[in-house]
Amino acid sequence: MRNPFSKNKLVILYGASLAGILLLLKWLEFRFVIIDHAFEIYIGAIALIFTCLGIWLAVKLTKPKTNTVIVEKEVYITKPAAGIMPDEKTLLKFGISKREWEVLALMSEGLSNQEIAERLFVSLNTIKTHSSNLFEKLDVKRRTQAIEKGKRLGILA
Amino acid sequence: MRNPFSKNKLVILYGASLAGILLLLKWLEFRFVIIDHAFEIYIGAIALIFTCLGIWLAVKLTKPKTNTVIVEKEVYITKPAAGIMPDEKTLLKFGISKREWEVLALMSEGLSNQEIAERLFVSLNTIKTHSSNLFEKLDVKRRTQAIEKGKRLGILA
DNA sequence: ATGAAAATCACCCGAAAGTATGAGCCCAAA
DNA sequence: TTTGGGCTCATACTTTCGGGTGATTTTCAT
Repeated sequence: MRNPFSKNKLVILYGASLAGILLLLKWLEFRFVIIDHAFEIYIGAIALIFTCLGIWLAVKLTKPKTNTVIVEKEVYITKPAAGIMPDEKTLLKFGISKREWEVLALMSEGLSNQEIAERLFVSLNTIKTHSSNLFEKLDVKRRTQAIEKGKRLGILA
Repeated sequence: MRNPFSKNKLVILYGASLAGILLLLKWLEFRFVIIDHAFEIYIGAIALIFTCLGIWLAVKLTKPKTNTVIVEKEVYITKPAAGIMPDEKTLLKFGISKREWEVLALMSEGLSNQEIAERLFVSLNTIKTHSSNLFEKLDVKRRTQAIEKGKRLGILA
């Protein structure tokens, strides 16, 4: 991904929690060791805690899960063209960033801001910011105008 | 979700494994209890095992979310046909009226509903009605989708 | 390492878009 | 003449867009 650090953070956090919990439990050991069956309770607690920890870890690490449920019928294809390549020069000329172009591209496919946000794994507000900046750079007022201009400029399929 | 049973199965399985592992560990307890620091190792093992268990559980429970079903049908290839003339057949097929097509065409140029209304000398509400009907006929939810579909269908330049 | 650009997110608010429903007018076909 | 479709318009309501502002975090090049 583009943020190896956040993963490291998770690992570090995991290690820290592990150490912390072990310490806590070690401490608890001296307090409840006198209770009958304390050992079993102890083990159970650890099992529970670490099971939860595992679940949490898994969820965190597999977050960018692609839940693609596509159910559609008629598909219309205009051209086999693999026109995913934007016109670099034009993008530079207008100062349009990669992310902004991605947003524009998804806009041109008719997605709402919310849908674009989900597609790109960012928040709705972020998409709004990107689109605002994009509109300013393209000197347009609406997404439909942006799409129209984008096509004319050759930065959209 | 739609399969509460498989979840119950998993829960039961989880409980069973938990019990089993506890038994195993209890048994191991008698074997290695003599070793120094056996307790810490013991705890560590449990932590590790249950962390893995948690991860496994989480993965199992969240896995059946990615079912990709792609169904493609009829493929329409639009002709670079010139112009202003809409594809009559397609319009008929979708039951799109002349007025609705005009609205769609102006939409695709990036005009707002208000601007379209002024251009066609009708009220804003009329344009809204037209566009709503149009969206229903095209089976879309937004003007951007309508534009996109219109182009694919060859009823837009 | 440090500073600029990019990317991220939040909150507010007004404008535009879209939905739902009902209604009147005109015209052509049944 | 009745009926249906297209066109017009309205009111009321919800949702989405877009502008403005400010902030933090990443990224990247110097």
